[in-house]
Amino acid sequence: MSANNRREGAEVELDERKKKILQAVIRNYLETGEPVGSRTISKFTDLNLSSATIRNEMADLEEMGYILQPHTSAGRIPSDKGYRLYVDTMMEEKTREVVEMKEMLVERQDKMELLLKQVAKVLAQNTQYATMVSAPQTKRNKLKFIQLSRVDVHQILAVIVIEGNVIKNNILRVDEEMSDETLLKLNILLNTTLGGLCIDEINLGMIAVMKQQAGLHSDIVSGVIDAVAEAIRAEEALEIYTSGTNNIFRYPELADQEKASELINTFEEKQQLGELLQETFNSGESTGIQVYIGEESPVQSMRDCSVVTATYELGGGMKGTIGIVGPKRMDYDKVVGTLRTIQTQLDELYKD
Amino acid sequence: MSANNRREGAEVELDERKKKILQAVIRNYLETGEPVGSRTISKFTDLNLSSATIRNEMADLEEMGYILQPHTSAGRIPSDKGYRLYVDTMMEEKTREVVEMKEMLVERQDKMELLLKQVAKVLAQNTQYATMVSAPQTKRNKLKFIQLSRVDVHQILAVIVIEGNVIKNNILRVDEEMSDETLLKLNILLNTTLGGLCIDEINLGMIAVMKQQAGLHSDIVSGVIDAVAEAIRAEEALEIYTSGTNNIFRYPELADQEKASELINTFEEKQQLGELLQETFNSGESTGIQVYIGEESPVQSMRDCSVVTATYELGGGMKGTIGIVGPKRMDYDKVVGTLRTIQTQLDELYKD
DNA sequence: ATTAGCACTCATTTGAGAGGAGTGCTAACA
DNA sequence: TGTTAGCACTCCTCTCAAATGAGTGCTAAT
Repeated sequence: MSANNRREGAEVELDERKKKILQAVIRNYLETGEPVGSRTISKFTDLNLSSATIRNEMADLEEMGYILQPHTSAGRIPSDKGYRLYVDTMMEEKTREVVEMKEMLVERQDKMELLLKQVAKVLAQNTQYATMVSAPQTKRNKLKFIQLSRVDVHQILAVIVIEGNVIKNNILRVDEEMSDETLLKLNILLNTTLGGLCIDEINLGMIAVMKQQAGLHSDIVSGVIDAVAEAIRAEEALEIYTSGTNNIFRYPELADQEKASELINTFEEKQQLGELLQETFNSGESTGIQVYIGEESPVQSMRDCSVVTATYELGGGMKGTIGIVGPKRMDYDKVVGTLRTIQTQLDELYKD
Repeated sequence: MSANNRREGAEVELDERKKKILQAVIRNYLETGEPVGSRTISKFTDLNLSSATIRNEMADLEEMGYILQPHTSAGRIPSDKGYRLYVDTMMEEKTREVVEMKEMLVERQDKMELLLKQVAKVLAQNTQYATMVSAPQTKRNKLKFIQLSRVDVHQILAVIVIEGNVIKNNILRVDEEMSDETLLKLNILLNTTLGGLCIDEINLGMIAVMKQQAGLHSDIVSGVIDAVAEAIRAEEALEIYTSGTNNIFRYPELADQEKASELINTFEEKQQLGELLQETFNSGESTGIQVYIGEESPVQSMRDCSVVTATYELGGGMKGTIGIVGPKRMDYDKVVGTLRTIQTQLDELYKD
């Protein structure tokens, strides 16, 4: 099965020279966005090979699927497979540049929302790509405090504070009035039973137990308990902040009307972005930075894009995801470096 | 000063025939987006005039600034002034079409946010333009209820409920512990003093009075009072929901890269949209629907657009603004009709 | 194994020419 | 005096062919 013949297409491994050439093709294409020809490579590398030799090697690389030709008599551009190899094995993070640009200042904000908007914006400005940031998820956070209070005869306000000072509100409508005493008891009951638990630990069993303990007034009270439980579990529609969407116009391969329109729409609807970020989030790798090249991303409208995602942490178990969307020929080195920088920056900003 | 000579340019009023011709030019241009020529008008109208006559009239209209020629040997297109006249005096709302499309269903939602997103989306789908909806403003609403509660030793949660069930939260940090009793007193004090007042009625005088009444514990307590006051007044960054931004690609005059990019950016940043909607909001005219044509809009990136805005009301004095952005040759009749429809729909949905 | 040389391919640019829509003006008409 | 037919003119747009040039694949020589 294994092909010993060097001329045969299905080479198992790339020899050193081919790697260098592939790397040169990609580097060059990342910079210029133009198909790169054999002559360019011949001069660009330190291999001291003539363009003809390069041409032979490039023909091999094409056969192996690492690069491709938009048309005869054009240079080569990297294929998804080529990019993948580059990202996996040839990338050198540009720490210098990133440091130099570390004036990328994110300030600690009272309101989470402002912070995340700022992160999205700063990243977009620095990278010149489109960015998105998901708000931290609270499912695995602990319940800190619950408070029911009467707003008027038929309305009860439920405030739920979650670790990390995330607050959920809900106004519950009750048909029958509830005495101050009942309300107080209910408050205590809710806090003692549920306080300190993770959001996703709260289950039907506990609710049943609480209802039993509340006893007598079952009708109204149990209604309220149900409502509170629902309010707690209510999956808040994954909040996502975007910035620099219009950066896609910088890259001709994304800027034509149809593609741009689809992308813009994806960024406005946000729902698909949510799924993508969620995927990264669930993938577990905590410090991991993930790269989706072209079709690898589950989002249709991004088939000509690459997406680099990273998780961040704000202390107190508040974790969220960041994504950067650009053309496939994005500057992976820089983007990864930038994401690393912001990760540590956020980490330091909130370690207390 | 007044020119009696009919040949002179600065006509004071348009005679009936000119109006009809102008209207025909605009109608036609709205439909086709192509410059319209004299021959077309000659057939299109019931005036029974030859194209030559129409040409003369059109030359006059051009001289008066109602229409213009993209270049010699092209037909005419409406100028901003022309559109303005049309919108002010010649428009016929398309109630039929709007009714037919009244399946434009907006459902009552628990969360305001969902409702407004839905409104934006439905409008965008129906009109095929870009839409924006601002959340109702609470400045002039009354304070319904304030509740302070201790989250832990150094943190106090302030919940503020405003008429219309808008809720604001704030976590206040206190250096020194506060007794349950103090907290209770403070709650009562805040509610009796501020309850029922409009947000923008609350002033420094009241705060001073409260501090005095709170007496003794002045240090911590007055800090908390300040914080609460600030939380109440904190201008929430005018929330705006957009939809159908990518509709701009339907209109070639907006779809070129530079313009599209600017527009997209404006819609993403939202801040300028806020100013625009605010302007409408402040202009007072409550049922009023306002039209900004081209340069009339204060937003630079919309110089080739028209914007139609309307205020809506959700009951309980909750008022906000809706905006629809399209090309200057937008279907004003339909847009205005649609906005009217949604106004009444929202009104009915929330009258209780 | 490498390279020089050459024929060939094919996207892109350029310019000329044809076509056509629409105008402005003039002169004739009712 | 207002309206109209007729005509020359303008200028955008489309098409087509030719020129350009970047880059290739193949062959033969080193």
